[in-house]
Amino acid sequence: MIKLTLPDMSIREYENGTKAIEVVKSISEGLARSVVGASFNGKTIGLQEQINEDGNIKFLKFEDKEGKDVFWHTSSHILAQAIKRIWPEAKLAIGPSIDNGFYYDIDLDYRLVQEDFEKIESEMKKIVKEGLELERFELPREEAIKFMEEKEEPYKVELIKDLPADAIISFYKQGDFVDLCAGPHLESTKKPKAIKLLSIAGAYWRGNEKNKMLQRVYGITFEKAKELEEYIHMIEEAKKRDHRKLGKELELFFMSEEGPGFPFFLPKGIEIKNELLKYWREVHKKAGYVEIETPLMLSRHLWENSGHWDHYKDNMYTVKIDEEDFCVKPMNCPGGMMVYKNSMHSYKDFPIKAAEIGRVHRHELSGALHGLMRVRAFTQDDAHIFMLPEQIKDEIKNVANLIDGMYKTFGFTYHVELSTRPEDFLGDLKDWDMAESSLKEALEELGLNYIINEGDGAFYGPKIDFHLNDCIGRTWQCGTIQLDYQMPQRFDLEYVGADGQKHRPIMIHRVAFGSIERFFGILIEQFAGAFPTWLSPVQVKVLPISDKFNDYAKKVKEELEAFNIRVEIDTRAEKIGYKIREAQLEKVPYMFVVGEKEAEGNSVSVRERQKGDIGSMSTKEISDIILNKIKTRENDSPQ
RNA sequence: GCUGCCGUGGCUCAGCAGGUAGAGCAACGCACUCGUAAUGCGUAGGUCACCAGUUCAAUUCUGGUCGGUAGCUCCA
Repeated sequence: MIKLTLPDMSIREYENGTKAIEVVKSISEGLARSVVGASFNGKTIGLQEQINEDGNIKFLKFEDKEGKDVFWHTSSHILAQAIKRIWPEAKLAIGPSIDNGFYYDIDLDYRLVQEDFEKIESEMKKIVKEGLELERFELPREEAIKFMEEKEEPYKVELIKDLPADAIISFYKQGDFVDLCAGPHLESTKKPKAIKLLSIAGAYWRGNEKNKMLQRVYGITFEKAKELEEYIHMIEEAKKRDHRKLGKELELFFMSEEGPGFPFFLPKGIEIKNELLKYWREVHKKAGYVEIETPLMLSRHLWENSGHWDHYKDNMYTVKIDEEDFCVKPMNCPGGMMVYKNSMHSYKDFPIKAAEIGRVHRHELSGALHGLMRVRAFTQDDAHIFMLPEQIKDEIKNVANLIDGMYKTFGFTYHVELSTRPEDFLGDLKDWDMAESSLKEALEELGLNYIINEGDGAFYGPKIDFHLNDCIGRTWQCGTIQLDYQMPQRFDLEYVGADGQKHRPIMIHRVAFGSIERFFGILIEQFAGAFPTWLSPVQVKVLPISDKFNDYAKKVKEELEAFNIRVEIDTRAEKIGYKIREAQLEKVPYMFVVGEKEAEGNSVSVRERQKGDIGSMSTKEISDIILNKIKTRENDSPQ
């Protein structure tokens, strides 16, 4: 979370008329401001907003975040109470609210199954009907421990024992059910009327895989049945755009048992991937990058030198060749270092920006794999920037702007996180402090709001991560900017400075798409498979009314191909309605229907996937429209 | 990797209280030659993920392996 000092309270009226008392802190002298909390009508809420270039704050979203937290947290207590009523021997662990609902971790020998949900739900509904009041009370530490020991709740006892000696320990009581809890809570159990338990899964006590695995029951509640219906509807809609489902249906990629985590790209998927790379190369060339390529496999010595062997050898693929160990690269940086070392560098050449579309392999845990989002072989749009210390801030800003521009092309929203020094870091503290403060300063000068993840940095340096939002509210790390003082040292990189002496350059690792596979997965979901015209694997489908017009259709196809438009033709002996239906399901942006009328008038009847039939025009006319969309990379997805 | 659930033709799924399987879509063939989201008829396609065990008999029961999946853990 953002660390705040000196909160400044003010009343602000937003464009939509919402009045809110907000706590605002300027995190630098510039424009960067961050709203961390606000209250509205006496309720604590969360706000999301954007700072415009003129310094005015534009209201984006009003979300009763805290209110939902309380609502769902109380719901989790109701869940726990219901479970204790049915299985009195269940031991309670923790039960917080989450972004969408809540869960409760319990230790119970009986294995819960989906069929138990109905029983638990109806018990919860009973508790809601009883409208039990939630009463808060406090106990000194020792008494609190004794209290929970008597209740035979070992997990609660452990939690209390971890609290400081002088801590005031609070409990919440509803009817005969009492739970250790800091609160706050609803006044009574009567509000969460619409209840749905969602799933059950294993979870380690305190998130540590060495601890016992508990049963975690997920649920969600609402005040009104209609809200629950809407939520379920939303989940179902989101499932329809799951990239794994669409990837199969639209023949973009597939997975095989022969290569778990190694995606196969089909012709249509590759069209999109290539289009992304084409865009990427344009952007990077303009930004002064050069492109290189380094080997897929390099000697183990190199990975020992880089420090990756020590940190990640269990996740690296290795192979023995001529009695020597080789590692399939899990990262591109050592290769990049070697390219740098291949020649002498002057301070005048800096910054040097060497980009690489690098295929990397990492042996991720089997349980972590998830479609294209988490794979074992992926393509990074990597780049290493070598520079002078005084260039750091500007270069970080350049990269952040480049990433921002690229994401905007796709209409993505994102948030930024800054990850700082981990426990198993390399190098000395002084360099780390400098690296972290450079990243912070760059972010602040850019006016970007960010979250700090203490101790979450890479072993060689702190990093700024860009997280994209997907269609069901999850976020995925894509872009990253990592500052690195270590690799240049380990690989003994040098440049000749103005003083004629040799110096050590500073390096940035960065990716914009991150993993092209992951980015592609998010794209599929973002557009629900209906890609903007410039990205569509098939941009036009020519549909002859009957096979009498196949020749004319072929002529139209050739005309479009001459313009480099991706075009397919459907000459099957099917009815036009059927051909249109299939082209619609393939989400092709343009369908050209051709029959007698068109063949005679040398034209095509254009159908857009969203608008339907838009009338007849010449091939040249419609081609110009399409070519312009491709050229400007217009986001014309109907999503 | 851990826990739960799942694994039947290319896809979506049905079936089997144990007697070696069925539908729709897709594919292929024939007829129809059609004007903006599914023309009709026919054909072919599966050692029911894999390996053991129980049994006269296993796709069905049991165990293991592999893979998928929801979470947990991890994510350079």
